[in-house]
Amino acid sequence: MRYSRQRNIIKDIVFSTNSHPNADWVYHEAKNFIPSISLGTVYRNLKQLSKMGIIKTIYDGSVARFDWNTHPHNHLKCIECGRITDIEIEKTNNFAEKVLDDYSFDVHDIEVTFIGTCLEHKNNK
Amino acid sequence: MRYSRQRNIIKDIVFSTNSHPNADWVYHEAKNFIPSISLGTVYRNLKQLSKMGIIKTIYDGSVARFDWNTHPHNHLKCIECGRITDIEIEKTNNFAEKVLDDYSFDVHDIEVTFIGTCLEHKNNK
DNA sequence: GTATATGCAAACAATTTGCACGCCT
DNA sequence: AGGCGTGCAAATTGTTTGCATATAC
Repeated sequence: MRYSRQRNIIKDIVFSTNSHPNADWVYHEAKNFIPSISLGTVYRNLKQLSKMGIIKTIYDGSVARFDWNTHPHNHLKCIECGRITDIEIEKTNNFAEKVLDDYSFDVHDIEVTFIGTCLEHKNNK
Repeated sequence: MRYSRQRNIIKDIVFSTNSHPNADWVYHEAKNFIPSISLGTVYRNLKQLSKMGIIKTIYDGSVARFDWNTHPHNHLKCIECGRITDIEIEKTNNFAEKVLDDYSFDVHDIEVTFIGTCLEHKNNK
């Protein structure tokens, strides 16, 4: 993969936040650095970075979001604000064994999303 | 909610399969019963049935799929064939308690998707 | 120099919506 | 009769792609 300034900036933007941004947000941020950058370029590079395992694509309903954290971890999603927060669940791994035993299914990855209400929005009710 | 033949048929179709169909598949099935039915009607009714808790919407990447099983259960998704299979994980529930304690997050629902390779596709390699 | 990356715009896929008409209640 | 539901087509949204040009190496 050849160097490109736009890809480098896109990567830096994703690495700069914990907010699991979508392509459009990354695009607007990238414009601060390269005003002429196009949305197509952003999509192409996010996909490419994801394919190379440098970032990770997570799906939030029907929109793709991007996460610099490629290590196994899970997410809390607030139905009030839509915010997605990282969460560590130790020992998610013994699930994989159990699933292999019970279903003969080779688990490569587990996506867990907890859907509910975050502290802030519980209090604001 | 007023009765409609199209909604009734759409509901029956979703209830007739374990394959987690998308809107388009439901549309083509529904045409067998009401040839003049429109895709818009299918989308409207799937959404409505989902909102009323009669069926459940699950997201598979960027496409919505529909599940008659509204009880808490999880899914295996094969990266080879894309098939989504139901899976029972007993005691997923103590996650909810733990998350409440550690993150002050009220868990309403947990979506777990195991991504990997199913038996059939392990053998075919 | 050659292949990969870009910007732009058009194409796409999934889904939603406005409108005039039809059918439950 | 009144209003919700429908079919149709156009509109929207998120994403991908073809093409000519620009840039990395």
